[in-house]
Amino acid sequence: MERRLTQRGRARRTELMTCAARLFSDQGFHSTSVSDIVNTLGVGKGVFYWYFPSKDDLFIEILRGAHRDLRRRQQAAIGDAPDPLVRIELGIRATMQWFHEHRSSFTLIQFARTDDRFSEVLHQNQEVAIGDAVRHIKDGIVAGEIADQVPEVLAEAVVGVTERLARTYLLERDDPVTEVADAAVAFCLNGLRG
Amino acid sequence: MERRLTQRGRARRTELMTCAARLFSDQGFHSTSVSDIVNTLGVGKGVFYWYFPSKDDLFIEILRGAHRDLRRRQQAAIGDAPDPLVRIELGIRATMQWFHEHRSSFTLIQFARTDDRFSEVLHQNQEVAIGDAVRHIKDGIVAGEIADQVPEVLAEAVVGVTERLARTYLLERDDPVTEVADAAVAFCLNGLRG
Amino acid sequence: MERRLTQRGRARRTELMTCAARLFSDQGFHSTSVSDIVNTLGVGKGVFYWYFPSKDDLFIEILRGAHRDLRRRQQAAIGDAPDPLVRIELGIRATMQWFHEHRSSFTLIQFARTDDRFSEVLHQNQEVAIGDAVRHIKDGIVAGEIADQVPEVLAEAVVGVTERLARTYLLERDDPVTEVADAAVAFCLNGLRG
Amino acid sequence: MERRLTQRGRARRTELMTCAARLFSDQGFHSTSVSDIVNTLGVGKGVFYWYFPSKDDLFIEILRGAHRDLRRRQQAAIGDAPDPLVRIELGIRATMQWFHEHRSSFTLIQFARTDDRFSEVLHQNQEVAIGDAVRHIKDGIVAGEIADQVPEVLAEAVVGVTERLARTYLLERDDPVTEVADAAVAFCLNGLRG
DNA sequence: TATGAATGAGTTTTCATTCAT
DNA sequence: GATGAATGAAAACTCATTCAT
Repeated sequence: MERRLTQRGRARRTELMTCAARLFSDQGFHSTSVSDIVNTLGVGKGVFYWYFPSKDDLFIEILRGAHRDLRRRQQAAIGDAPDPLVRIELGIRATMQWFHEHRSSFTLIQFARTDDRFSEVLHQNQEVAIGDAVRHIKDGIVAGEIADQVPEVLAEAVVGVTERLARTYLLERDDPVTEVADAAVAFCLNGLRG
Repeated sequence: MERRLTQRGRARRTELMTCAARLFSDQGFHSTSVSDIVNTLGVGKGVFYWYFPSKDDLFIEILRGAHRDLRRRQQAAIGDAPDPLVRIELGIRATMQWFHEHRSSFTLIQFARTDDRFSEVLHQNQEVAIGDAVRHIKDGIVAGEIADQVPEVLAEAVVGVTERLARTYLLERDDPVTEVADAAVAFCLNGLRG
Repeated sequence: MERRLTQRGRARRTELMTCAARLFSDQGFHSTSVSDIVNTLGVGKGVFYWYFPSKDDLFIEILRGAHRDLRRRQQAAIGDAPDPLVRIELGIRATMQWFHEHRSSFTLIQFARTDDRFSEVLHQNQEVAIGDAVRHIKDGIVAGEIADQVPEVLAEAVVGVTERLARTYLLERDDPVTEVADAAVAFCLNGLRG
Repeated sequence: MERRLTQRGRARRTELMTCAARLFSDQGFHSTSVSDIVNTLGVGKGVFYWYFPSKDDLFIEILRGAHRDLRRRQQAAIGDAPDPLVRIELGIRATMQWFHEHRSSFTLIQFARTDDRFSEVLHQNQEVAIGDAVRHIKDGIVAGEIADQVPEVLAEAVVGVTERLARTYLLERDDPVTEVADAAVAFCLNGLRG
C-alpha cells in the first residue's frame, strides 16, 4: 500500500532507514528489534509500521538504496573514459571509496547474502554490477588488453579482490583508502592482462 | 564442563553436529531452532544440551571443525612441493575442491562473518590461513617469481578471488570444480607475478 | 527502561502486581509461572514483559511496595506519642494489624529471606525498620524505662517476637489480632524493661 | 522401597546428604539441581536415585535429621536441671550453640517453612520443640516464677527471639555465640517473668 | 551398584505485528 | 499521523526423572 507522504513524512521515513541501517550494521539484523529502532528514535511503535510494512521490507529497501548509491558512484567515476582498463581501474577505486564511506552498508550486504529472504535482492543488483564490469572486460579483450578468458569469470575475480581487500583493510583495520585501492588495482589489472 | 563420553556418546555428538551443520546451511542459523535439530534426529530436546552448552557453542564447534579440516586438506595437497607458485596453485586447487565438497561449511563461514559472536572465531583461523599463504608468497618474492608487494595484501587478494569464484560458480551455479579452479589459479598467478 | 504509562497502563501494572502477589503467596514463588499470572488475568504473555523486565523484578517490586506500606502504617500509628515504650507498643500493634491484613505479603517476605536474589532488598528495608525501633529504645534507655543493653539487639528481639507470634497465630491459626498483639506487647515490654 | 544398604552404601548415602545440604544452603534448594549434587561428588546420576526416591525426599530427610540432632542437643544440655527457668535458659543456649555450628541447617529450615511440601515436616518437629518448652513454662508458672499467661504463646515468643537473634547475629554477622545467647536469655527470662 | 544417555514437559523470555484510541 | 497496549507463537534452555548397559 504505497503511501503518499508529506514533506515531514518523507523525512521520518529516511530517519527510520538511517537509524535502522546503523543499528543493523552495529548489532546485526537479528539482534536489532523493531523496538530498538523506534526506541532509539524516541517514537512509538506504530510509527514504524506506518512507514514500512515489515522489518524485512525495511531491510530490503535499505539494501536497494545502498546498491543504487554505489552504482551511481561507480558510473560517475568512470564517466566516459575511453580505455577499458582505465574504466575498470576507476570502477575499483570508486568502489573502494564508497565502501570506505559506507562501512555499515558493506556489513549489511555481507549479511544479506547469508539469508535467502534477502540474497534474492542482492542477486539482481549483483548481476547489474557484474554486467557493467563484463562490458568493460569484453571491450578490453577485443582491444587485446585483456586475456581471452570468460569475461564473467574475470569480472567475478575482480569483484572478489575488491571486496576482500575492502573488508580486511577498510573495515577490520582502518588503512588509507588510496593504498588499498592501489593494491587492488595492481593485482586485478595483472590478473586481467594474463 | 567437559563430559566423559562413551563410544555411543561421541557418535551422537557427531550426529548432532552434522545434522545441525546441514540445517544451518540450508535454512540459516537463525531460522534453525534447536527443536528443528533434535526433531530431525528424532530425539528429545535434552539430548542437545547434554552434548552442547548452547546453540552458539555448537555453531562455534562446527566452525572450528570446518577450518581444521580445510587446513588439513590444504597441507596435504601442498605436500612438499618446492616451488612457491606451485605451492600456491596447489593450495588454491585444494581449497576449491574442499569448498566443492563442503558447500554447507562454506555457507556457514560466510554467515559467521556477519555476527560478532562468531567472527572472532573466524579471525583466529583466518590469520592462520593467511599466514600460510604469506609464507609461500615471501618465498616467491625472494625467488623473484612474485612482484615485490606487501605479502599480506597479495595473500588477501588470492583468498578473495578463490572465495568469490567458489561462491558464484560452485555454490550458486554448480560448475565443474577443475574449470573454476583453473580460472582462479590463472587470475591469481598473473596477479601475483605483477 | 522506564516506560511512560497511561492511566490504563498503570492500572494494568497494579493488577499484575496484585495478582502475582496472591499467587506467589498461595502457591509459592517458584511454583507460580509467568503463564499462571497472565492466564489468571486472561491476558497475553507479552503483557507481563511490557510492564516488568522479569519475574524477579516483579517480585522485588512487590517486596518494596509491601515494606513501604508497612512502614507507613507504623509511622501513622505511632504518630507523635511522647513515651518511648508507648511508641514501641503502638509499633508492635500496628505491625500485627498489618500482618493480619496482609498475610500474603508476610509469606512473601519470609520466602524472600531464603533467596539471595531477594534477601538483599529485604536487608535494606530491615535496616530501616530496625533503625526506627532502635531510636525509640535509645530514648527509653535514656528515660530509664528500658534496661541498658545494646539497643540493636533489643530491637531484633522485639521484631523476633512480633514476627513469630504473627506467623503462628495469625497465619497458621487465625486468632484474633488484638489478643496476639497484647501477648507480644506484654512479652516485649517486660523483655525491654529488664 | 526401603533399601538394605551395605556399609559402603550407608557411607554414600550420608555423603550425598551432607553434600546436598551444603549446596542447598549455599545456593538455595531450587537453584541446586540433582546434577549439581552428583557432579560435585563426581558420581553418575543414577547413584542419586539409587539412594533417594526424589529430590524432595532427600530434602525432607535432611530436615528430619537436623531437627533430631537439634533436639538431642537441647535435651542433653538441659539434663535434669530442676529449676524451670534454668531449663529454659539451658535450652536457649544449646539452641544458639547448635545454630552456630549448623548454620546451613538453619538456612534450610527457614526455607522449608516457605514451601508447603516441606512445612508439614517442620510442623511436626516444631510441635515437639514447642511442647518441650511449654512443659518447662507450665512448671515455671506453677512455681510462681513465670507470669500466668498462655504457655504456648510464651514458648513461641521465646523461640521467636532465639531464632531472630541467631539469624541476625550468627548467620548474617558472625558474632560470638555466648554473647548472643546471653542477650537472648536475658530478654526471654524478663519476658517470661512478667 | 553405578554410569552416561535420554526424555519431554515446563520455564522464562523475545519480538514482529496488530489494535484501540 | 502517532501512541502505548496487547497478542501469542516460538525460541532457548532446564531439570527431575527414567533407562539401557
